[in-house]
Amino acid sequence: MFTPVLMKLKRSTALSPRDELALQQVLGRYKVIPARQDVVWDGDRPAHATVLLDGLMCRYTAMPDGRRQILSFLLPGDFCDLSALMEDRMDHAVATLATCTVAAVEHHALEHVIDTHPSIRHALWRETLRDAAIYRASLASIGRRSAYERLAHLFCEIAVRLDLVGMKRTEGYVFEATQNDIGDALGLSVVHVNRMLQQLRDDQLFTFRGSTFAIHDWGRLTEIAGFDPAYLHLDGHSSIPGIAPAATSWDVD
Amino acid sequence: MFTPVLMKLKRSTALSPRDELALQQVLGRYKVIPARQDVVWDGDRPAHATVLLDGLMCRYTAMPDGRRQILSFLLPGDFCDLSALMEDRMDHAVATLATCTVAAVEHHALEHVIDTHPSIRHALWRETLRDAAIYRASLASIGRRSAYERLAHLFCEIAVRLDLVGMKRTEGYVFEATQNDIGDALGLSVVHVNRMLQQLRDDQLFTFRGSTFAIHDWGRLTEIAGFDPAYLHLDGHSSIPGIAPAATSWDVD
DNA sequence: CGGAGATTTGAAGCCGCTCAATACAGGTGG
DNA sequence: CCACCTGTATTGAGCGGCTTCAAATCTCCG
Repeated sequence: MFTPVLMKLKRSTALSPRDELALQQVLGRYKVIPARQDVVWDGDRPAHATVLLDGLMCRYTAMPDGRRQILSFLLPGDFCDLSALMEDRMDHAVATLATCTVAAVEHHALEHVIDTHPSIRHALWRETLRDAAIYRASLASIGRRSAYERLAHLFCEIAVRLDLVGMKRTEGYVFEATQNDIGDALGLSVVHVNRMLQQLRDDQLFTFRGSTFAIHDWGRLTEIAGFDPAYLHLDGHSSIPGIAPAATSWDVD
Repeated sequence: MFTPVLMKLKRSTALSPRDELALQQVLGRYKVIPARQDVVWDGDRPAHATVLLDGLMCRYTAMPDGRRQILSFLLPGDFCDLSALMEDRMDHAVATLATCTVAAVEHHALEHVIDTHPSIRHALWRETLRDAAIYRASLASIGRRSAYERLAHLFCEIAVRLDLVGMKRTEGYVFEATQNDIGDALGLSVVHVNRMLQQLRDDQLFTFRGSTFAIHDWGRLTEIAGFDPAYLHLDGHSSIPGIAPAATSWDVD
């Protein structure tokens, strides 16, 4: 159940069996949350940290007039509100997009683990840094890329991140966001997202349909997207050959 | 010389005199760097951290075809490359926009201070979180706001951040970015930035001219921008009365 | 079978871009 | 001290990417 979290943390930081055990203990129990529901609110002062184990969530900010900006998608293994451990209040909200399984960790428990396990602290700090790197990548995308390119880039990123936690299926990747959600993430209207997705499909780059997508031409897709996975800092321990996440079907374990 | 750094860190975390001393010692010497020069490169593995003491810098990513996205502006007191302490390589570059004064800290020295001074570690972690919060705010701006609103928001943010480190002058704020830079930060063309700046001036909101700006109507500006400074987490110790950084000589009609 | 949400399609319009030229400012050398 | 030069700001005109509005089709599920 907690494998995605461990897989992800261990990629950036070597964890001893003792560290792993401490994490598993503190993660403890998990629960299921229905789709389309807020998990953390803007202005909140959470008393516990939430980790996504399965499903899809997003960080977002809502503007007074109803406009919504999705700041990032959260995949299995991601922390929803790690920042609240250090900062007083949340400055954005987090919501489920699909049915999700999450674990909660009381702040005081997590703080204790952090104080007694330096490598866990290191790993969590790196998590927050990786979040920032993802924001930077989105910023570059929204700021300087066309709608077509933005979509290409988003799907590259999601593919690599899903691979990272072993969530790739032979048929493709599960990504239960609506075209509306994607628009809100990329600063586009639903209508235009729809048209560009069709074009990407026609161009044989990838097909997104019914909350799953399959990539057809990884090389050309990354080129169009200007996708360089360096910002995801995959080079921890294990090896991702060059850029391609697809190519082989590396099964985990 | 190091006051901006201390001012900023102390706002988020209480530092003992011992902590302050340790920081001052490790910051040590400083130097001046001319404008428009790269300080940290994309792909770099810096051996030291750089702190901006005076001037203006930016983080940016350059796309293969020459497009540039400025990810954030760095003001006095900001760290250029704190993330490199934990992560192997930089995934973006940092450059000066104006003549800058910087201090450099060897990584091993900084790591030692971090290990022996928990509150400094805390303060630095919070710094990286604040960076992330600024990215999120930009993301919302670029993704969902009009050019006019984006400019309003940017100048709100810069004003507050400059206030925070005591860099406000009676005539206004020094902000030595060109309209081109601003365009690259907001995902706009120079031409359009120029036109919108004129409109903001005509609307009596603020005037940006010759690398300085003055805000004329803070209330209306924040409203148009949808600016809520919560994401800057100002509520550490000292006081910024409500929202207004200004409240000075500026005539509101 | 009906209904709600998601996707798709069409048409019209605007925000912001590109191209291009002019005005302006600061710094340099003669 | 002025002529020059380079980078920045400004203005105009035309165009296109993406939006908005609106309606039809599709999909899933109770």
